[in-house]
Amino acid sequence: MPTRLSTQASQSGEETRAKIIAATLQTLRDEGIVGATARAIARTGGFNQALIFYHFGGVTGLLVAAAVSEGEQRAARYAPRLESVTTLAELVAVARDLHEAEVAQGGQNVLTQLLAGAASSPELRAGLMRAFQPWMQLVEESVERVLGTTPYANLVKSEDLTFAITSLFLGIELMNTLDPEKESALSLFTTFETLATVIEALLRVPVPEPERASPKKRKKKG
Amino acid sequence: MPTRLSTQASQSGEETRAKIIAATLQTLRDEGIVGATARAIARTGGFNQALIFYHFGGVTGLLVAAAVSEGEQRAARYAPRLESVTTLAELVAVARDLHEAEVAQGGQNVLTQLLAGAASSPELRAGLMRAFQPWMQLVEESVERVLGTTPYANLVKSEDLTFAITSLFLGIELMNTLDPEKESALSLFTTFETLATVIEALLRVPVPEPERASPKKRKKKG
DNA sequence: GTCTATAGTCGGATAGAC
DNA sequence: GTCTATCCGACTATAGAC
Repeated sequence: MPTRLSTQASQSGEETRAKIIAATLQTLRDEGIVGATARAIARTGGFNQALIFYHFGGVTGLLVAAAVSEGEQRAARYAPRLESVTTLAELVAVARDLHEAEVAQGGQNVLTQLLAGAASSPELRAGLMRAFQPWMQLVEESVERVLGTTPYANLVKSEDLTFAITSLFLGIELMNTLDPEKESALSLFTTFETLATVIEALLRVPVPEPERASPKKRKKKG
Repeated sequence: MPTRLSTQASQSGEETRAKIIAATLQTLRDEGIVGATARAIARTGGFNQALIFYHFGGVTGLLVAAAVSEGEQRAARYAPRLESVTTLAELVAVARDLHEAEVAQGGQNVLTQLLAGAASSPELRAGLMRAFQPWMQLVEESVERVLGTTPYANLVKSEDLTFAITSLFLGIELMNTLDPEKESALSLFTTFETLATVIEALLRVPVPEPERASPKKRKKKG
């Protein structure tokens, strides 16, 4: 690619794309996928509607670009912390921070809204799969490290656990749209934090063998 | 209410409402919330678009009615089983059946799509809260019974656990839209089933006390 | 690369015939 | 209670001026 000789510096181009994507993410938070139209996005960002079609070909193309951008930002911001996660408690702490960052931005979770929109657009669906993968990879590696410190590594596929944790997080954000004031999600994260240390203690217990389990209840010792 | 004397039997009225609601649920599954327009719903059900406004006042009113109906049907169908749940394994089994029923219907989960739509409609949001409550109540009672069989009843608020389980289920359904062919959800439920019995065995272990926990690792006994 | 203007389509909603 | 016809606003998308 020919690096343009500095006749007028950069003035525009990539900046505009970034501005449009930022407005898209904001609109998704404010209005959800149903309200994320070309006009609404342009209104949010204070630019002309036609720019969306010039730069992204259409609304769906823009939504995919926004998903990729969101995934990259998220990975960049949380990768260092995720990569140092080795315990359940640390993983919960990252999840809580993610949630609080969402709440601080006010409004809906971008990913849940995009996923809902994928139901009516195979193109968006395909784009989301690509956009999502790097992040899922990061989470899976963390999960593998956590699992590795327990005796359950060969009982639980790390893919399954990753899918579960991702689903749980997205489900929490989705449920949170119903009654954000109640702060059920925050309460849940607090409970998880309490539980995490307990669970880690339990995880040091060797894997029980249900089929050979003693039929008699053992009395708990004091 | 004056029971209409049988001049022409019932011929219509409540039946039409039911037909419209059924078409709405089907459209939500097929097209998601973004595609659930008055025209699309009427096309799905093979009736006139104007009926929606006559019977439900508008699309949002119809979506709320559909949510209530879905909630009631679900409660009616699963209440007996949920009410007899006392173990984690049984709870997982119900969740799996719910998921497989969704998959059998093909398409998207109705509730996740409605929740996503709630982002752009306070009226829908309020309606969903009401529609959702009876079902949440049922789940919470099951969770309380399961918790009651463990030593953790006073460590975990049953509301939190109910919120977590509901979020997890909805999150799974939402994630499933991305790549249904991969059947990650089914794989996860299978893992959960394996884990449930193991966890139940672990739950019989008395609550560890992290702050008083012995600094030395105890050697596992055979 | 950005703006204005506009074509063409689709959606919510209602009036009025049946 | 249902249907036809229609208004009107909002949407996607593009052509063409700047």
